[in-house]
Amino acid sequence: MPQPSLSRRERQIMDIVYRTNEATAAEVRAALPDAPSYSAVRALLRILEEKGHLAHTQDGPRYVYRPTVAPEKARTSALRHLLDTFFDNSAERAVAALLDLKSDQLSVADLDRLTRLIDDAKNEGR
Amino acid sequence: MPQPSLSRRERQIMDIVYRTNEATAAEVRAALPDAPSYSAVRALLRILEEKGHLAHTQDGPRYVYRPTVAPEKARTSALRHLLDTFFDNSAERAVAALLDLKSDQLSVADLDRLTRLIDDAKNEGR
DNA sequence: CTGGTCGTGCTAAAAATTTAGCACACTTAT
DNA sequence: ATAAGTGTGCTAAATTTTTAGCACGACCAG
Repeated sequence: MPQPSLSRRERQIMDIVYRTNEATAAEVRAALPDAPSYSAVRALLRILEEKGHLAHTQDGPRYVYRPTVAPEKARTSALRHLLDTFFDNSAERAVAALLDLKSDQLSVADLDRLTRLIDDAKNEGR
Repeated sequence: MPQPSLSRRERQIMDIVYRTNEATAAEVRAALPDAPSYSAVRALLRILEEKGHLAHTQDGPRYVYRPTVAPEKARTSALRHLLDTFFDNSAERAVAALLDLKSDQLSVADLDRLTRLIDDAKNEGR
C-alpha cells in the first residue's frame, strides 16, 4: 500500500461504495452527507477511477462503479488500521469493544456462533 | 457528531495522536508518513485544536497534544463506522476477519480469554 | 552579554481539492 | 421531428488544504 492518499471527499465516496458494493453517481450523491452537485460527484468518481480505486461497468445508460480491490482485502486492511490506531493491536480489546457496542443486539445463538469461531481458530493453530 | 470534516492531513495526525495518546509537534512529525515542514505540522495541530479535536498542555517548553474526546468514545465510534462500512454491521463477520488477521499471533490462552469475554456477554444479556 | 538552539505564533503563498457549468449523445413522448 | 429528460465528458473557477517563512521569547553555553 503506497499511501492513503485519498482526500476527504474521495474517502467519503469510497466508504459509500464499499458499503454498497456498487453504486451509480446518483446513488453516491444520495448517500453523501452533504451532497454537492451531481456534476461534482461525477468528477470525483472519475478521479477515483483514474487513481485506480474504482472501476465502472456500463449498465444501460449509466455507469456503475465498484472498488477495484477485493472487498476482503479492503476489509482486512481497514481492520488492521483500526486495530493499530485505536486498539494497540490487541484483538482482545477490539472484541471487547465490539461486544460492548453490539451486545444488546446479539442473541445467545449469535454469541454461540462467535464462540465457535474462536474454537475453530484454536484448532487451526496446531 | 456533526461531520467527519477532517482533511487528509488532519486525519493522519488525529490517527497518530489516537495511537500514541499524546504527542508533541515533533513526535507527530516523526510519525507522519511523508512529513512536511515542522512549521506545517504545527499549523495543523493548531487548526485541530481550534476545531476542538485536540487540546494541549504545556510540558516544559513544548506543547503536548491530546484528543479531546475520551479514547473509549473515539474507539467506539471508529469501530461503529468500520462495522457499517465494511462488515454490514455484522459483529460475527468482523470477529471472523479479526481472527483471520491475528490468529497466528494469538496463543491458546488468548483465545480462551476471548471465549470468556463472550461468555460474559452471554450472562449480561438477561 | 552574545550567539545558537528550541519552542512558539502568525501570515501569505502554493498546491490540491472541490465544485459548477456547458456541450454533446441518446432515448422517449408529444 | 422536436422537445424534454437523463446520462456522459471536459474545463475552469472557487474554495480548502497544505505548506513554508519570518518574528519573537526563553533557555543554555561559552
